[in-house]
Amino acid sequence: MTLPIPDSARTTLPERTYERLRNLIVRGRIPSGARVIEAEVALRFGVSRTPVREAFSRLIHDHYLVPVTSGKRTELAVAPFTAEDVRELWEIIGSLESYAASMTAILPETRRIKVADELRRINLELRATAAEQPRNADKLSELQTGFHQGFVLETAGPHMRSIYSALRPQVQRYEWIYGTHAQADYAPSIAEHMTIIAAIREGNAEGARNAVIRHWHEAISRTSKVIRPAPFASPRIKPRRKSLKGKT
Amino acid sequence: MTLPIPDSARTTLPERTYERLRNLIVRGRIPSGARVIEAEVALRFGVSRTPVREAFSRLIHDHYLVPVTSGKRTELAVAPFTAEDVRELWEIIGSLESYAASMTAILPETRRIKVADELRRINLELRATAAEQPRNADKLSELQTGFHQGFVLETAGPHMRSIYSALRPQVQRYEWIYGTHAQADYAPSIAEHMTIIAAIREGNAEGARNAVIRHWHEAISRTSKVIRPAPFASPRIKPRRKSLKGKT
DNA sequence: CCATCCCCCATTGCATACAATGAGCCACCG
DNA sequence: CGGTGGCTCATTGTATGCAATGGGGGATGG
Repeated sequence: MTLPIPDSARTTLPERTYERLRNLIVRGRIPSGARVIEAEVALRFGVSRTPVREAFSRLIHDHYLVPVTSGKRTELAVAPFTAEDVRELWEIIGSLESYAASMTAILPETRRIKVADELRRINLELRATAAEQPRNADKLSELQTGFHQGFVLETAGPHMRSIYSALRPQVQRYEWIYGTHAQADYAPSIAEHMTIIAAIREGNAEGARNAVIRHWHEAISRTSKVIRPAPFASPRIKPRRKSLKGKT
Repeated sequence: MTLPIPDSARTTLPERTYERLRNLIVRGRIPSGARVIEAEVALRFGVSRTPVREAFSRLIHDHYLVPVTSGKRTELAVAPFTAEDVRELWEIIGSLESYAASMTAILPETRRIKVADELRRINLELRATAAEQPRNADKLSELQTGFHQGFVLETAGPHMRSIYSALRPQVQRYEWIYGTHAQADYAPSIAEHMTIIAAIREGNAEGARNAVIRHWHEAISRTSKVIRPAPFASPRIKPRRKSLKGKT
């Protein structure tokens, strides 16, 4: 059952499976609330259940999947969108990013400028993409992730990297859904980005920290507005027979 | 091969395996640098390789185990102690805890007082335990963890909980090794704890935040001092035949 | 026509089997 | 006596097998 591709990557199969699945979830290809079944994914991805199981375990740990049934057997479903999640995630990522931003702002000037230029480029592309109709939610959420990674990963060590890269796509998932809403407005966010860029360029650590904190606080209210009040409050996940549908 | 204990827990086997292994690592029972082998652990724990493998995957993700061999086969060893790790981990946990402390400090008064009393109790027990000779590194590191969890988990949501509970034992591991050093001094740490307690009791959010940040910054230099300059810099992990030894 | 109960099977949890790989070791050669 | 090549086995990566469980649908009775 191995793919005819002789050596698809240097990364391990569970790792790739995790990322493929996470991508499908983040980009809404497997919708919030959908049940997810080991054997089904294994079949679709052309691997055995073993690596899928390992991927599931990480997805649960990172809160992309949630156990659903009350019984002792744990059925799995894609995590719902909730306003509490937004509040908590945004606060956590705000704490981490504000620290990272202040560290980036005290880098030597040449590097700071380079980072600032790159951030500016991404921010302009974000502005252009936000103006397109119809909106490209995939691209928008990726650019936003790119912007934030742009200054976080700059000074991150291994621990920060792994925490951040588990957390950031979770945020991206909300950004994706935000992008699918007609009333989504990107102007305030883009303006806040510019403040962050300016502080980093000037080497103003305290300013960068505060700009990032403010950005995330503003984002909480913007994002919460587009979360359905009672999100996917199906008291019970229905579909026993169907769940996955999209493509890779 | 299942243990005679009929129903050892409601948690899954991989989960329990993860925690057992993590405990052995945190408490130095499997020493830094030791190789760790699936089949061996499976045998010792009386389970198959499958749950062990899943546990390993999480331990790698959380940086308790590190891949060692350069080849494509990934051999695993217990992560070494390094000064860079201390710096990074302490900064991250400082960011998260300082936020948590400020949240705890704005709880309603009755709850704040309850938390403060509990923290005070733990801190006093810590002082007593630090005075014992010989020092009980297990108990010391557990009390320290208890103190910090005492205010973090008080206001933590699910995301904070899972990040924190993956991170905190990593710190505890360093605290354990700190406790085994003769020159370890707990007085400054205990004093800093008192400052934190006072701020929480008074409902002083900004004070709590700052006290926690200061505490972690002080802790960086204290802890770094007892890390061997070049920790376990064996250029290559030797033992091919032996690795685990301790007991559960 | 609707409620109830029971059986079947979808699905999970864990164990085992099998294939691939590369590290150490030994024999052989210079 | 030291280097080198190949063999072997320890160990990992992936697949498959097997038992347990409990949800849902259909048969049965009201």
